Amino acid sequence: MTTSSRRLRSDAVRNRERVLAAAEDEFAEQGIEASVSDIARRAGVAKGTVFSHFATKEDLIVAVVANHLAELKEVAERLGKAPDPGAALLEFLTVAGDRRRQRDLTFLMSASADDATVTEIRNRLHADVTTLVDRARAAGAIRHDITGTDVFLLICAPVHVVENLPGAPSDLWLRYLAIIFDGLRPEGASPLPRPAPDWS
Amino acid sequence: MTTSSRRLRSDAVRNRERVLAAAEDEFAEQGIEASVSDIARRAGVAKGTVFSHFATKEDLIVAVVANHLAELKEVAERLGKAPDPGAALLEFLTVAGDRRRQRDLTFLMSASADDATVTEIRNRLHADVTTLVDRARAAGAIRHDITGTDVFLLICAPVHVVENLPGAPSDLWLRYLAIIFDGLRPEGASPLPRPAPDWS
Amino acid sequence: MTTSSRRLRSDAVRNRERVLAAAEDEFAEQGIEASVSDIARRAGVAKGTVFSHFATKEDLIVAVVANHLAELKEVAERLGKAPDPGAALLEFLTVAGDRRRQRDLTFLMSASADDATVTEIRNRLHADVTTLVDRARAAGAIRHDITGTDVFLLICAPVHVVENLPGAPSDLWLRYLAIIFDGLRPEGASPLPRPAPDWS
Amino acid sequence: MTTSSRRLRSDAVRNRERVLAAAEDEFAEQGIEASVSDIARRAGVAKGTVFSHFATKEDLIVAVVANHLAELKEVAERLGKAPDPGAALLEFLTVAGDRRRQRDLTFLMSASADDATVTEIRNRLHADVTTLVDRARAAGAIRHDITGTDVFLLICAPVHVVENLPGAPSDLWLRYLAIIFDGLRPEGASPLPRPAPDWS
DNA sequence: AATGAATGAGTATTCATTCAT
DNA sequence: GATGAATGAATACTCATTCAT
Repeated sequence: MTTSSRRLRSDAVRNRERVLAAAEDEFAEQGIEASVSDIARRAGVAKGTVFSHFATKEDLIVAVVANHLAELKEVAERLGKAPDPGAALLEFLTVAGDRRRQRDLTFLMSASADDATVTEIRNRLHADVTTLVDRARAAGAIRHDITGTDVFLLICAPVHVVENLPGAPSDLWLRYLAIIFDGLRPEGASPLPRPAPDWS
Repeated sequence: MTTSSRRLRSDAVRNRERVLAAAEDEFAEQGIEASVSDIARRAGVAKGTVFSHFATKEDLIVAVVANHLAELKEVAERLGKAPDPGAALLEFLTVAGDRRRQRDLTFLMSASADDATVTEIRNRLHADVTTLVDRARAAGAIRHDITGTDVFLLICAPVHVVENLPGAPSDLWLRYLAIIFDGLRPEGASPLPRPAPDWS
Repeated sequence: MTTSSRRLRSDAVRNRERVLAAAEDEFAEQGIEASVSDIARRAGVAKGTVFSHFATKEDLIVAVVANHLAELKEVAERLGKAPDPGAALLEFLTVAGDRRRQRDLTFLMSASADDATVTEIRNRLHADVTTLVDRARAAGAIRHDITGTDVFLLICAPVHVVENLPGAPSDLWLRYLAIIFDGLRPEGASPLPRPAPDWS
Repeated sequence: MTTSSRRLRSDAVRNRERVLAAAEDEFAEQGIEASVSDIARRAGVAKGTVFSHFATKEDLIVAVVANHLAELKEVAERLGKAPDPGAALLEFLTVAGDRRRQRDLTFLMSASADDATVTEIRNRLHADVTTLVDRARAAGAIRHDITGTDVFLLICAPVHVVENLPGAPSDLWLRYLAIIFDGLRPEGASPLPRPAPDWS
């Protein structure tokens, strides 16, 4: 019994993960209109199984987003201990941008913005990014008036820029990361017209 | 006869414009999934009337997008003759960003990207932006390796940034425009890792 | 006034006929689902004009059918005086079949079966066909137990047969007219299992 | 498990058949414009259920037609082994005519003519009819120049004839079958003006 | 009498969600 | 827990008909 229930449980966990992975792929390819049927087919399970793990499509979206943010948080956490703070910040933005480029899931954010789980992991990511920024600022790598929230908000910008150019080389976004990062540097910084926003 | 046919036509034109305006609002609020029924209700006409002016939902999207791009093009054209090229470029980005902030219709772009009308007006806008950028570069207001296409792609970035922060002050985006514009300035420019993209 | 009202009236008559002709063509090509808009376009008039002549689509169908039957009636009437009654009957079936082949409007019959005008012209056609049959019978060209109603009902059969063979030669139906007409001949006639129907 | 999945499947099969039967009835009564909603209501299922069994209305039409042709093919096949070839052919035409009389689905044929399944079953039916005809011809029951294709095309003619007489006795069509069959007999056959068509 | 813009009921089809097995 | 058949609300689009001009 214990053995068989373990079996069942581990099978279930496996299915859950398959569904999550399939959902990520499907959403990235089809956008938010990706259908639960297609996700189930891609995961190799029945439609009902998807709903037994995620009560609604929105719950599934939340899980995908949380997953995504958690991965990013790990990266930020690790880089928070790197020796060169300026290089660490740039690397974080590079890794985050690359993930974003591989799978655009931003449209899922708004659908999951109100969820408690997502909010919590977002806050934890924000905290780690703030650490990266504080260290970079202290090291003189970025201007003094840039906050963690600023950088947190800027994460997706470089990739978003190139999405308006269909057929662009896949790494073109690095050009815009460089431009934007230059805007964060202390050299030649002009005063900013609005104060940094609060993170509430 | 002339009078009455003019009357008729002007009423029809009025309805057409009401539908267009309602579509803009509805798309901005609901995204691309805004239904034609809702648009019709908002415009105060019957569903059939929408289709008598725009044969398909896609045609309606194209009209909305073309409208928007045309307005932007007019702004760019006008600023192309302004005395201070650097200030003109910044003002263009300010005006364009503000429009974008009031109504986010970017998701309509991809749905209408293949349309001939949209492509043409996009190309004309691109040409005018390129003029602005060329003049700003010649005046030393921006770095030498920035092209019109670069700026064209960057137009929406500052507003996109703040969309990840619900409840942000409505003009917070100006902060990020300043940061990004600083990245375009010649002072303290670091070499860009990728060449500027072609506009095809 | 008299002159101008005459003008108007004759223009109206002309429009009416254009609409009728366009409706015949359009129905023959598209079937009963042919739209009033398409008929109007084909006639070169506005949709409203069609409805000012024929209050409903059904009225238009009735007019087309009545027209068709009237033409057929004229043929039958003329052949009722021909010298060779057997040849006259065969010729009637040939002419009628040919019309039917050029424009299949049978599907309109059921939509107009209850109409008084159609019923009347149908009855008149039936009477003329009966004359043709009576004379042919008297001349020994067809079997004694065949009635006018029998032949009236058989008119469309030969063409209907070939409609199940797409790509058939356009005159293949004559083969089946010959076969069916052979069935009407006195030679080798077997007794018929059911009495001839009444025409009510 | 086996039992429960069988149960499930058998319920589904039952629904599928209900839908098919309802579609047959509804199409026979309303013509090809019969709506899927009405079919669903008649079958006692929800609209979505119809589409879960038949992805499109056309698929449903194909299934109805294929069903019908398959039934007819079985009859032809069985009669191909009957002792009296002439009587067998007449019986086939009688059975086929009777089915046709009960439900006129000919208009569905053209809507499904391009379908591979329908084409195949049609060809098989054609082959069986050809066998019937060949045997009848060899037995001297029909004229030598009549082919299987001729008879295949003539199947619906007798019933079609009486459809122009609303309120006709339900077996009146047998009269016209007798007449047409007489036309196929060797006695008093006149030469046919066109060659028999190919079956391609 | 002619016009054509407006109407709104009707059509096929999709899809998240439920539930009996 | 897994299945997939059934559901029905929602969507884009069509078209006969009306009516102000």
